[in-house]
Amino acid sequence: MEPIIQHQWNISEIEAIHLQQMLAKKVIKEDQFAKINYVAGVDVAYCKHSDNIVAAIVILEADSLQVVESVTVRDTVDFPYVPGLFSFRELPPIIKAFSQLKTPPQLIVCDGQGIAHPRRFGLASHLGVLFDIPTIGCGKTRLVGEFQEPDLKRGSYSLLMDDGEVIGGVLRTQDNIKPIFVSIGHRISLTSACAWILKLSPKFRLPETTRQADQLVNKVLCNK
DNA sequence: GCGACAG
DNA sequence: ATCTTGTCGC
Repeated sequence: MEPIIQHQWNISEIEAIHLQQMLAKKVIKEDQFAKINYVAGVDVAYCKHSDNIVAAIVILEADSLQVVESVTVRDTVDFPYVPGLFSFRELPPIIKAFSQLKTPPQLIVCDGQGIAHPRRFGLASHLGVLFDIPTIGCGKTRLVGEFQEPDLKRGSYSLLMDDGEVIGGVLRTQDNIKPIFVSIGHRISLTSACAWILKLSPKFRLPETTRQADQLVNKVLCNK
């Protein structure tokens, strides 16, 4: 798989922000997909003593949640960690990993935000627009926005608000467990995104997609 | 000036 | 993200 949109990654922070503002206009916030048979999980891990990073993509069969394919790519980071410019750090290796993938997914779940972002263009939206594939942003913590604590029951959620608009959902995936931050990435509605995340998280706080990707990425990195 | 700040 | 063991609780 290759991106349908190409752009330079070796750019300044100012240029990165401008690029986000341009591409954010292409994000589609409604359901735009047919049958979803395969769902992809994406994650990246960093080496503690070098600039090495490993990106992993796992493909799960949507009904059984079983892993049917996985790829990993080792790379080096060249962009600093700047809140809001996350995709410019992690997307390069992720895109290389996608080029090695045999099974095209109909949905991608990212470890990070979608439009729940200062310029409404987090990692999940960036990846979704580049490949024009439905994506969901699923973060463990908040980047921007205010919210009320959702009820303690699995499936409960509250809206994540910023500047008067809904930018995501704070979703409880397990009873009495800290909620996660779900947002539209591309070509999916917030309602469908939350429903999918809930379906992908039958037993743990995080969806199986990111759990499998996280497990794989740390196994390959050998950081212990 | 002082916090906040995806991973 | 990474640095890090045991420990409190169901």
